Amino acid sequence: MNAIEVLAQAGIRPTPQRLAVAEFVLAGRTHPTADEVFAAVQHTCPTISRATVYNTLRLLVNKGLLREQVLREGVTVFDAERTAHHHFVDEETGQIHDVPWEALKVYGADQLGGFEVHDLQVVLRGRRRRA
Amino acid sequence: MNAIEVLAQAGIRPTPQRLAVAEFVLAGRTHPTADEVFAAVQHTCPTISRATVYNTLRLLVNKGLLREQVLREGVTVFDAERTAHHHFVDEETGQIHDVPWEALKVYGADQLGGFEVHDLQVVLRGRRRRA
DNA sequence: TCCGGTGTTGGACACATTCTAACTTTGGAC
DNA sequence: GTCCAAAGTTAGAATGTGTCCAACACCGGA
Repeated sequence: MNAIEVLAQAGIRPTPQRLAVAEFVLAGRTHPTADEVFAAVQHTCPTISRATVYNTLRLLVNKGLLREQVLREGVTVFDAERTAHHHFVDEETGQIHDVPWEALKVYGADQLGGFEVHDLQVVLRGRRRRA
Repeated sequence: MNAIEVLAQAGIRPTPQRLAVAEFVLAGRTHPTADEVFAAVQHTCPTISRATVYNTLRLLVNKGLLREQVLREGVTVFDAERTAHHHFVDEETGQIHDVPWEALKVYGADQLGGFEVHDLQVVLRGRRRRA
């Protein structure tokens, strides 16, 4: 399914600007910031403005095509992986890696009196070992 | 142990500004942002500058008296609880609550090939039920 | 008392993000 | 095709968080 179809299916009018953003952000396995998206999209759509990138990213988040993650200091990153998973943050490079949901088991979240949990993830920080 | 002793023991010269910051930030069970600390400390120390608040908070973090947490969008919050624990973020109010380490069990983090985990926490998001 | 080091200050700066007001494009209605 | 209103886009201004910097204040020791 290409980007046009994805947007249309979500009820988003597929303008060239939105397509450029969606193609970049839904394709890769990265966790880009809004500014990284802006920089990348300028190659294919040089007149696009920052505001449109922010607007489009928010739109994609609201329609559930993208998730917003608070993982790096000072910036918001976006995650195209929509199924539940955990995150590993490399403390040296700031890079964020997805950790499959099945790789970790969390017990006890349903027994927290007073808290209605909508979302849960394990955030790991450390160093990525060289291969 | 009062704030003067705490700072002295950490090898920090206890100036009035640092005491004001330390007294506020080490006392409460809140997770304040730097700006909230600044606002609060101005009541007891009206001439303090933003720079000193940031400098002092960083100093306290470096000396291990405080932890920096990336939990809210766009801002860094500080946490006086130094032992390992998890966090619950209220999606409506943005308030952050500590979840005791023993309340949740996480398995599998030591079997992640390629990742050397230094720190781990579960981040829960949802709504706090009224009591 | 003088001096060097440490700490503080306020303002300038940098960056991420949102807002605004004007402009462009689109999809009908005629 | 022409017109219009709605939707989308744009550049730049504004806001908010955090850092940097140069000048000043304070303290302890010679």
